[in-house]
Amino acid sequence: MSPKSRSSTITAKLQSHASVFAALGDQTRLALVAKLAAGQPHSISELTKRSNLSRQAITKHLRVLESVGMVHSAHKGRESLFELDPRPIAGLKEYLDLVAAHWDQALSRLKSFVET
Amino acid sequence: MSPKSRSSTITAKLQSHASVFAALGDQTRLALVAKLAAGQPHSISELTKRSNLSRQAITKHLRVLESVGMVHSAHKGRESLFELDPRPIAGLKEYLDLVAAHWDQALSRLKSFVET
DNA sequence: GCAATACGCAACCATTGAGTTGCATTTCTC
DNA sequence: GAGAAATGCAACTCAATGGTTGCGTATTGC
Repeated sequence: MSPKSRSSTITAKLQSHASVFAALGDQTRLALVAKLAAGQPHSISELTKRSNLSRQAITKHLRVLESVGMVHSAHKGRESLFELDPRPIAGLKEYLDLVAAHWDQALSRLKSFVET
Repeated sequence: MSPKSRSSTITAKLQSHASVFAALGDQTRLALVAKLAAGQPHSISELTKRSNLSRQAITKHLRVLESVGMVHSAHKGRESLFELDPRPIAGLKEYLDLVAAHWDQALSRLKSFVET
């Protein structure tokens, strides 16, 4: 890959990635993700327990996570169950890997430059 | 590792990780990180060019990145040079890996449960 | 059928965040 | 040494965010 096209790969999905990062940029939502990572779907009420926040607050956080595709909700009876979707996480890891790889490559270029 | 201690590993560094995620949760800052990933330090003026934002706006974004340790600045003459620090990125990857691994393990437990 | 549970919706408030403008300061450069 | 370049600092606006409360509706369980 040319440096040019690699650079555009990095800068391409800026907008979508930024919103996913932003969704994770909150302690409460990070805790929600951690709970849902256990695999089992949870209702809003269940997720509200132990969180000293109101149910509405938790609901808003869940909607934020849902808006970036990190969770999905399904109604079952009177409760709505939320489940994690790990695909956006994979996208973030991919992005972070690109940046880190870019950085490492820059370092090795610098190293070889210094050594010659 | 017991499920209990794994869970606390996941929830432990919530606060610090959340702020790093939040720092990346902005298109402008994500672009700055991408530029700085090329290895060379850049001054504020350089980073401001091509960004249709004011110099002060860029400065503020750089301070945010600096506050979570993703960049470091050093004064050289009249300009201040910013350089990327990829270590917080490694921390994020680690965290995302934990969540993804937790999820995968939950899925395989479910799978083996269904199959038996 | 009725009380309790689980939610959704809307209004509201306080705080943060992104961005700007204006001005002062330091450092080059000629 | 004077003007330009690069930055720092502070005040300000405006919108988004995190959180609450109140109320209405659907579902459950006895």
